[in-house]
Amino acid sequence: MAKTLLLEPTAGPADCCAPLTREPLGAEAAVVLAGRVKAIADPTRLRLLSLVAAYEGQEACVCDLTEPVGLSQPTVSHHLKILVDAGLLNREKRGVWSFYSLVPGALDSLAAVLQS
Amino acid sequence: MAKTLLLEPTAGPADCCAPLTREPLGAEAAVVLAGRVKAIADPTRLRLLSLVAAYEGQEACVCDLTEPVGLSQPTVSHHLKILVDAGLLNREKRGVWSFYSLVPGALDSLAAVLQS
DNA sequence: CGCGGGCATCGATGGTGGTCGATGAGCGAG
DNA sequence: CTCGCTCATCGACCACCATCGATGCCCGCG
Repeated sequence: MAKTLLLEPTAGPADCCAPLTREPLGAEAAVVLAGRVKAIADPTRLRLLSLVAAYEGQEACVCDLTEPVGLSQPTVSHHLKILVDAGLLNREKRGVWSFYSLVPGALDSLAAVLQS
Repeated sequence: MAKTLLLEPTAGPADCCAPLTREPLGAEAAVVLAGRVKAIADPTRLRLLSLVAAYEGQEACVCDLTEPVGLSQPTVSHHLKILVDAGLLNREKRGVWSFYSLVPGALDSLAAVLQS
């Protein structure tokens, strides 16, 4: 419960490791990379990323996302927190609402590690 | 236990869906894509992919992989089966040994879905 | 100042997944 | 044929996780 797995909020375009098929991945690097991949290894979170990206202005609040995914508000908030902690989403509080938007290049840098 | 999740052994380069950030991902498509991502959402499996790719001849048997990852032989076999079922690895039995090799383009097509 | 709405956190629960030892199937050497 | 080696499968155990209802926080409106 006390383990939140921060892993660099604004890591920038620079990624963690080589393209995976270059040299044997180290044990610790594998854990870090697996942590990032786990963040998108869930149907709900994939849909949330997709919904946010496709929304008008590329941002959406929780109330916009609850109904499309068909889950309760706490569950959606939980998944969004995971995506924010993984550095894939930005959270911006404006008034009563929390607006979520894609972190530019975050998915691309994750994809780059898998490519050869 | 009776659910093995086959998902097209030799799917070829053609993938399942659009680049994820194009349009809202459907519920079923999200489950399929998450299934593929789950296959690489584990430190051990990431290391196995990396080890196989870096091995001489781009192939390795189980006995070559057990010691580098520091896990028991059944566990390594278990992870390799998951990677084979996900279409990321090929298994070729030669005599007593099972040789595993990367499926060309499998990781790339998975990465392509994440990219914008 | 008090009320209402949007959202994050908490605690509990059911299901999933990683790991192991034990066992069985298959092949090759002697 | 028999033994030994490599590997896949099985059953069990433990940890983690997705989900929910309930609750608390915070902002804006009247």
